Amino acid sequence: MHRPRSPMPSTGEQLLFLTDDQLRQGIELMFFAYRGFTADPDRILDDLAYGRAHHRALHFIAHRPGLTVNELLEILGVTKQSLNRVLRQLIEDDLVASRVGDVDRRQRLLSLTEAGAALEARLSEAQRARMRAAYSRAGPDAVQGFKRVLEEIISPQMREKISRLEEGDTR
Amino acid sequence: MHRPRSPMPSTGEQLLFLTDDQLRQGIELMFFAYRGFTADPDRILDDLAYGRAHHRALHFIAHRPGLTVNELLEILGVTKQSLNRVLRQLIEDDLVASRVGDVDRRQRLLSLTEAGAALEARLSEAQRARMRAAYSRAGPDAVQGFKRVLEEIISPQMREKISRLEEGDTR
DNA sequence: TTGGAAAGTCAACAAGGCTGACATAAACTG
DNA sequence: CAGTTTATGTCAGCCTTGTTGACTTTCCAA
Repeated sequence: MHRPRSPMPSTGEQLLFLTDDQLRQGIELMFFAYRGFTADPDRILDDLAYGRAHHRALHFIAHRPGLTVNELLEILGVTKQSLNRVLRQLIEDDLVASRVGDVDRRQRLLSLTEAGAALEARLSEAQRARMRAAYSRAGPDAVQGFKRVLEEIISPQMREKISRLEEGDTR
Repeated sequence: MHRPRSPMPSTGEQLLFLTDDQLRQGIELMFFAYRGFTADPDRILDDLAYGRAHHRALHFIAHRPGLTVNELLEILGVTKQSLNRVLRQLIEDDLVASRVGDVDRRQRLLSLTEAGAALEARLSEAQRARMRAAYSRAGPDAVQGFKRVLEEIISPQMREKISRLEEGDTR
């Protein structure tokens, strides 16, 4: 079913989704959704001695085993001192393994231990469950739009950094 | 155009957007996008003596003038002690006005002063600019999907709370 | 062999969460 | 009217997670 082209001027009706009110709605949705997004893993972490920072580290180590401390630093966007505190705990608790780099022996290559993988899976599954439910209620087309807009919100420099890491580019 | 049924089990091909890998992509997008989402106002706040917590308070007071401390508490999902610290600064600095409720004189009705509205507008515009750019690059259909999925991610109790406040329902 | 990069560590600090305890005023209720 | 509940504010102390600055150790590469 095709609607006839609008009689409004070109900057009119098609751009109603760009009004300040529409933008404000999106902003508030981001705020509330991010809270929901982190709520389930946060509840699990509360019982253990860990916080959201530990979850983030576990998450990215899980899916990029062998990444260096520096790469993780760039992904997380925190200082090495801040990450170090979290990482030290995870290594002490035998959730993360740190081995000397084989090409560059200054580097530390991070990976999860069995226990680390188990905790990560538990946290991840809690988070995925909510996303899975949201995705299936919203449907594939909505999900595509969701991802499209999120990608556009990310800073270009960050997007570059991400794709560099995904390609395994070791510049 | 009908493709013949996939040789996969019935839950197969239509649900590819629900695979763990697709979900993980969405999760990482949420993480990176949220950072982009807050980056611009954060930069402005850095120069002033304020943080993200002040921005959030200003934002919700701006668009719901006359809301009570309790309502703001529920929206933000923090303790009154935490909010109070932020609110006290904003009131001292004459960015937020607090007047005694007319119906219930125990309540404090919050609103922005001229200076508060000016700062809020500055922060808000920085954030909207990024959202506006993302929206226009992604297009209206993507934006609709974006909002749809975000709504689904929010916890039902939170959704209820929000719509109660939007209706001005004073239960 | 030496300069510099990568990594780790220590110290000090700040923002912004939290809990618990308590005070005050106003509203509600029996 | 007395007693209770509600809304708000405040004090004190704690935790997590971020920051900067200074310094050391390791070790690659010119």
